[in-house]
Order: sequence, then structure tokens, then C-alpha cells
Amino acid sequence: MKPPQEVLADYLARQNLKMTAQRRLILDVFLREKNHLSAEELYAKIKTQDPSVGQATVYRTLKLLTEARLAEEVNFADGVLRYEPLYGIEHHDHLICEGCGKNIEIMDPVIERRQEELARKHGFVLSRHKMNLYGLCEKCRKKNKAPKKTTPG
Amino acid sequence: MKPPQEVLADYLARQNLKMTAQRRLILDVFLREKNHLSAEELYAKIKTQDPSVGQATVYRTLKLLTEARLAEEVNFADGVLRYEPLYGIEHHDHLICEGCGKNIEIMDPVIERRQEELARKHGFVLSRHKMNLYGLCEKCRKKNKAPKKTTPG
DNA sequence: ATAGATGCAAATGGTTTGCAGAGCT
DNA sequence: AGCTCTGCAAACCATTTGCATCTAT
Repeated sequence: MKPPQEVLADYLARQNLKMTAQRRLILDVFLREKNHLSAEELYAKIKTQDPSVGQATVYRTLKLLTEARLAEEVNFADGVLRYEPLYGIEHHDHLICEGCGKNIEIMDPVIERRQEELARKHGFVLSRHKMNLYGLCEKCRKKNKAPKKTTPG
Repeated sequence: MKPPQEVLADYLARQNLKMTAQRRLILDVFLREKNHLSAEELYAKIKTQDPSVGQATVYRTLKLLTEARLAEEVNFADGVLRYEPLYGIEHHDHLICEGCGKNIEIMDPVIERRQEELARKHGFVLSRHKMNLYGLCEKCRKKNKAPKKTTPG
């Protein structure tokens, strides 16, 4: 499998775009992350490595990485677009705790297969899907079970 | 089953909020829609009925309807938040054509069950989920199969 | 009477864009 | 050399908020 830098280089070449120091840096920092970063968060990390990089470049490069299939947009419904590395990563979905924000990556072949079948039944051919499951994790359920404190005293 | 107006009235009462002409109107117009409207789109429709209603009120009321479980936010990843009526409507997911934007409501018990199992395995109890399948519908696949036109003449 | 609702307009905040200068190829 | 990139700041645009006024309860 081609290293991600090469994937990007190839994509850029194919599109007649150019490889730059910024793009290399952004890709590097981005891939090092295991969390789902927003553009702003990534921008902050980038700045610690090279304060001269502009925020617009981070936004633009994330779009580029998405097109190059090195990143994927994920939307946790909190108004901010996040990105997750896609390089060498198996497809997965998300199980999100509404209490603490914890986020577990899940993947179920049965669901995947049914999705395809379902789509086919409607004449669709799928290119991708997003599935987010929202609920409460064990810890947060226990936390909430505790009796509500009235103002003490 | 309680009529939606009553559902809203009950919710408002429970929260010590008030029923107003605007809220009634917005609920009415909203429920009459079968499409997934953005706040702006709903605002436009509302204005034809009563031009005096402010846009902020539409935004605020949609949030209210969501809390009252009469509406549900849906996010098709195009930067705009849409709402769909939830009153008396079975839960369903979405199959979206990336070619023409067509949107089919789907629901599969097998997937629903697996989701619960999957969540339980991780110690979660689910409150809700969103699943969007993206692909191309039959028409759009045929359209795209046609050889690319070069500038004619 | 009074807490809450409304409309307006201004503010917000994530994201995009125009532009002049810099950098790849 | 020429087309693309970059950083900056301004622009965008959906959504939210402050406030004076109005209204349901």
C-alpha cells in the first residue's frame, strides 16, 4: 500500500495541483491524530509546529485531503465539521455518548450488508454512508441515576 | 394519540412556556410539509401566511418543536440544518442520491436490532441514531453513463 | 401583574473567498 | 514563466442573541 504522502502526491499530480511544505505538514500532523479534529483544532496544532501557516490553508487542505480520500468528514451534529484520517483505516461508524462525548468506533458486517441490500432494492448503488448511534455509556448512566441533589443546607 | 397541537401545548405547559399565535402557525405550516425544510425555507412559507412573523421566531420555534419531539433535526451534510415532522411518523433513515438530491425514507428492522445489540455490547443504551446512505439512484447512474460531451461544434 | 415571547437588527462563529505576493514544476 | 498556493483580512451565511415591546396566563 502506498504511503499517505504518496497518495496525496499522486492525487495532486493527477489534478495538476502542487505539493507544498504546508500540505505536507498538515497531512503529517493530521495523520498523527487519532481523534476527530475540527479544522480549528487542527489549525491550533499546526501553529505549534509552524506559526506561519494560515488558517485558510488548513481549511483548504482538509478539503483536499477529503477529495484525495485521505480524510473523511464526520458530523456529530454539534455544528462543527470534524475530520478523521482515512488512510489505511477500515470503514467504521460511531457510537457517541451524549453524556460525556465519548466516541467509540464500531463496524458491523451484518449492518453493512443490509445497507447494500436496502439500497439495491431502491435502485441505488451506494458510495458511502454515515451511521451515528447516540446514547449513554455505562458511566454516564450511573452518574445520572444518582438522586438529584437539592441545594444542600 | 394526542393531536400535535396538544402535544405542543402539553410540552409548553410542562415547561411553563406559553402558547402563542406564532407557535401555532409555525407548527401548522411545518406539519403540512412532507419535505425536509430548513429554517429559512420554513420561514419563507410562514411569511406568505403572516409576513409579520420574524425569522428568529421560526428558528426558536423549530428548536422548541424538536424538544417537544414534534420535529427532528436532520443533517444532510450540506451545511444547512433541516427539520422533519416527527408527529405520528415512524422512525426511519435516509437514502440520498448524490446526483439529484432525491431522498428516500428507509427503515430496516434487522439494522435497528443490530444497532441495539452493538450498543449494548459496548455498555451503551441508545436514545437515537442517524443513518444516511449516500449513492446514486437509477436515473442518475444512467445519466452519468452517457459519454461525456465535448463542446459541440 | 409578570414571566415569557416577539421582531428587529446586530452579533456570532465556522467556513469561504479575493487578492497580492510567493512557490512549484 | 506560468499557473498554483499562501496568508491575510474581509466576506459569507446560517444561526443566535440583546433589547425594548408586547402578550398569554
